[in-house]
Amino acid sequence: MDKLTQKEEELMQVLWQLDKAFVKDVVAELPEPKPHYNTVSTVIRKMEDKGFVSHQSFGTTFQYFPLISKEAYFKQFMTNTIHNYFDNSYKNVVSFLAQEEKISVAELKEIIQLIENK
Amino acid sequence: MDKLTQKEEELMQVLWQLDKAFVKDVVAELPEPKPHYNTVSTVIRKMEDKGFVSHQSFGTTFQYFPLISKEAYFKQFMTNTIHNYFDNSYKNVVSFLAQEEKISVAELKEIIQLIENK
DNA sequence: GTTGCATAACTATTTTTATAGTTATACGTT
DNA sequence: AACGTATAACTATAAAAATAGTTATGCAAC
Repeated sequence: MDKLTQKEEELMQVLWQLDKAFVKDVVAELPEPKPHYNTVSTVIRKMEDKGFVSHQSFGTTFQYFPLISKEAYFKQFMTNTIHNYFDNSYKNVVSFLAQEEKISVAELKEIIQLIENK
Repeated sequence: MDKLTQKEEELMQVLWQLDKAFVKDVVAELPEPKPHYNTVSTVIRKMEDKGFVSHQSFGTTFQYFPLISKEAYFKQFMTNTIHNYFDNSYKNVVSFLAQEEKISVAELKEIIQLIENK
């Protein structure tokens, strides 16, 4: 799988959020200073080349939508990261987060409940 | 904090691994096809500009070392990622990993043990 | 049917990143 | 002291990413 650049990922986040969107919708969601309409259009078409999004034509205008889910992309992303930083051990990652108090024992227990009741 | 580029991060991983290293040591650790010695040298000096590494002179040659720990950089990195992908909820991340069977209930329990016995 | 607007496609420019050739310098060996 | 080697610094080039101007086209309003 190709990787998204910084800007591409930013636009992808908007597409994930809106589910489907015209270029102007994407621009509307972006914070100031907003990039030029054509800039956004170009970047999205690049993503379409890479196979991350597709579009449906409405007359002369295109509505774009993601071909890959946020979860799937995140998973891929995490896989690489975990490989680089934690020698493929997800357990080490979670341990690290716990140690850093990013997640509490209570929350870990909740998650266990969630899994076991499934 | 400045962000590391792809290549910079790759070299940084080597520095983290070796703790301190001459340019040739870094090159030695890289997989084939190895980049040119000067390429590595240039990238490391760029990182020194950005404040990620420093060096100690041994006569005419420099031994480089990280100024930021792998953990600290990862934490920063995760903070951004979690913000983008999970709306700042670390619990959601761990839930996701559990759902994806990247981490097991048994491992989660081990982590709880670890924390509680600390 | 001509004008004006919205839009996709195309093209160009700038900035950033990656790569490595070239040069200058210090040091050891003869 | 001349020569070879290792190295950092400097310079140049190439490749990738970000940005936006320009052009072409379809359609709606007059």
